[in-house]
Amino acid sequence: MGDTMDGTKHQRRGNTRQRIQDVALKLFAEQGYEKTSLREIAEHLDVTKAALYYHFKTKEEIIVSLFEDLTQPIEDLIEWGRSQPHTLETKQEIVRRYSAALAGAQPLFRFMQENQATVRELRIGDTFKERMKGLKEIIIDPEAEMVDQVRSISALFTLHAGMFVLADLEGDPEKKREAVLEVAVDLVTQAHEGARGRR
Amino acid sequence: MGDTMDGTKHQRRGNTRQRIQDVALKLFAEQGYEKTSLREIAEHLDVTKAALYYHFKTKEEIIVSLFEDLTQPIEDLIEWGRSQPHTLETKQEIVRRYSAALAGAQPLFRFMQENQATVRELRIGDTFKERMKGLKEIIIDPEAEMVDQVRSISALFTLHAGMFVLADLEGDPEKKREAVLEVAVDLVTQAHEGARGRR
Amino acid sequence: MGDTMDGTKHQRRGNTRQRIQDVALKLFAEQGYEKTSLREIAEHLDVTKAALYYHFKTKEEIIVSLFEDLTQPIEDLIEWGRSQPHTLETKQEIVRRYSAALAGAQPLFRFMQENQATVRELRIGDTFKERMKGLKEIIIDPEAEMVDQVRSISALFTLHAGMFVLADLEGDPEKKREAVLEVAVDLVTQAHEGARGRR
Amino acid sequence: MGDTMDGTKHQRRGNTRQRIQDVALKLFAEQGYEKTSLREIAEHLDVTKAALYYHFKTKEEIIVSLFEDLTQPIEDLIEWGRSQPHTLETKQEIVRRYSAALAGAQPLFRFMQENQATVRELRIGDTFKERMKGLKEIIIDPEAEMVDQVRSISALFTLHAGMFVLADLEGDPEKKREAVLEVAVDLVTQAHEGARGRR
DNA sequence: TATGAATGAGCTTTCATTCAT
DNA sequence: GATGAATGAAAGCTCATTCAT
Repeated sequence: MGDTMDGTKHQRRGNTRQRIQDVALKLFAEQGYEKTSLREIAEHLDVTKAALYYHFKTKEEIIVSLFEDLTQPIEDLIEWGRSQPHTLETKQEIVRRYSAALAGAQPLFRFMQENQATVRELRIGDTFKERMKGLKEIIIDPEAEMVDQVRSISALFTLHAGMFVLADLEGDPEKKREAVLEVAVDLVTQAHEGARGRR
Repeated sequence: MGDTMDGTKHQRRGNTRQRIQDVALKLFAEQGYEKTSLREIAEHLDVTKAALYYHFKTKEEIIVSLFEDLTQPIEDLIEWGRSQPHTLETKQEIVRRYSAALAGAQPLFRFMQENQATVRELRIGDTFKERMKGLKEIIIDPEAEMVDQVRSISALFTLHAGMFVLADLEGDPEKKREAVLEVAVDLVTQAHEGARGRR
Repeated sequence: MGDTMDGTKHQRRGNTRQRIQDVALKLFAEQGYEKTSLREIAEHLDVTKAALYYHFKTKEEIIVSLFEDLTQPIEDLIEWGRSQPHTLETKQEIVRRYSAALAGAQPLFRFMQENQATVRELRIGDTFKERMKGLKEIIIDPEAEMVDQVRSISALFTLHAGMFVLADLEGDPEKKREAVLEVAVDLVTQAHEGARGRR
Repeated sequence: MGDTMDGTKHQRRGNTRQRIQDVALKLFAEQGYEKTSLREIAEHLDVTKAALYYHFKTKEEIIVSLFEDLTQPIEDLIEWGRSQPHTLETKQEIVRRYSAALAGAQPLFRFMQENQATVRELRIGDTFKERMKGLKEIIIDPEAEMVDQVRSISALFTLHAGMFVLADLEGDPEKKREAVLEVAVDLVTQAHEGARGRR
């Protein structure tokens, strides 16, 4: 198998790992992590379960690898954010970049959003939490009023929710993303100015 | 069995159904639906698995029953909303009442939020979706600009997120709830006036 | 419950035992013994499982009671047969009476025929076997040629099979029964004369 | 595991599927389908239940596979029968071949005979019924008198019953089989000539 | 790089049965 | 004459994982 000269079948030239990740992410996002079995993934790829174990030591490692491969941009974003001054412009830029980062790994974030209970028990849970904390730190002014802190967090959540909930809403997807972004930027701006305004 | 005078053990006088619901909800919210086995629930209650089946026909029915018992207030809210004029005051009141309703069934909503992938496959999935649609309809002005529609949805999601994400944030819980509510009311107000203001 | 003066509901005046037997036999015959649960029987009667246990000590006892109540005619037939001379007329009469007896307890015999593997393990298994042995003894001449012994047994089995297999065959039921009877009588006659003829 | 040189244990070289079928058929025939659990089969083979599921998707598939593997001769017989003229010789030959076919798959047919209620609910039920219909069609003259139709069916049933009921009867097995066959051939002959004779 | 064969643990569910009321 | 509540045992089945080849 996989050894035909013409390569009609099984032309996988070492990209199996990739294909596993792709299929797994798709299924995890659609059905949830626990409801997706390795058998199912294997069948979709027309390989055996054992083959998956050649590429990944456990089921968990598949989702971990996806997480690590796809969330680098967010890690980068946080690092960038930390080096910037806490100005309004910075915060707005962070929101913009975060929106772009989310859009770039939609299925993963959909998965994370819809399987929080599961994620919490997985190894990625803590990493994710820390990342969220990092984001908060660079966007929230710890001395601001509670309302404004909530506003900042709300900005982030608006971006998250925007990705999935708005799927039901009619309208051009690109326009929707822009609208979501505008609201988020707005929130972060109000948070920033509120803090300043009330001084 | 069930014969001790002090009633310490086995004082189950017909409250077993309730106790099952309580424990199940707690565990479902903590660990997720699939990761919570009936064995685990039964052990927590010191009964056998079979006893669960005396009270509920399936595992799914447990969560369904919780859903039906606990979401009545929201159904009522939607019905009330439909009968009101689409004024700003109404929308604000809806947000306030929704906040209260969420607070009244925290664990269930935490479960729903954190197990969306699971819920979607369960029988409650559709009901929940429709309920959300109902909420949107009474809070969103379909002729408003996209940004304002997003703002309205963001208000709802701020309430949702507020319940759980803010747990990490330090501060008095009651104060936090008020802050969240204020932001949500703000958003819905902006949505309403934006629509009006730009006319 | 069951105590209303008008008796609209639960007018069962002590005939519950009967009703259990009726429903049980119907279900056992339709679905088999193992596939029929006490829950199912109870639901058909609109009583609880526990009620069945008031009338019968075990599930097995239900089928045993049916067997005992319904196979008396065959026991009688055998006793009668034993007291008769082993003439052709006797044998023919036995076949005729056996046919009538089978017709009188169709569902039970259908059950016995279609659940032999089960029956064998039940308490009635041995009783049934002995009854069959009794029948054979009064219809088979132990000194006859093997072929003629087979013919006698075949006569009995033709009657058995006739009851169920012929259901598929088109034609008036009464006519079919007569035809079956004729073939059986024929077989037993040939068996008797063959034995005699070859002497 | 599976590494001993002498191969006493775990010499399973791919014959496990076969061994499962063998043991399963034996137990199904002895105790009935429902009373035979997969645990029991697995224990007899000294493997785990899960191993059975590697080879068969469900319990039902085990019996289905047996049916498909073992009833080919009968299917062939029916096909052959259809291509032959409806002469007496053909019918007699069919009876003879059917007798041989039954003898070749005794345990399966014993199972089918003794678990009819179960078989009816299984996937093989319909196939079996059709096969029986096929047999009837090539052996019964639809224009013959009812008695003669019954005689033909009786021939088939004599063969069936012969296999099991006669186990109790003393005498050389081979002789018994011959006797049964003779009676069956006789019946089919009478059926054929009766039809002819009464014209 | 993969497969074939298997395992051990665990799952949801069903069943016959019991017993205090 | 019956119910409500529960049990212990077992069933069929699925899953992540292993390992020799």
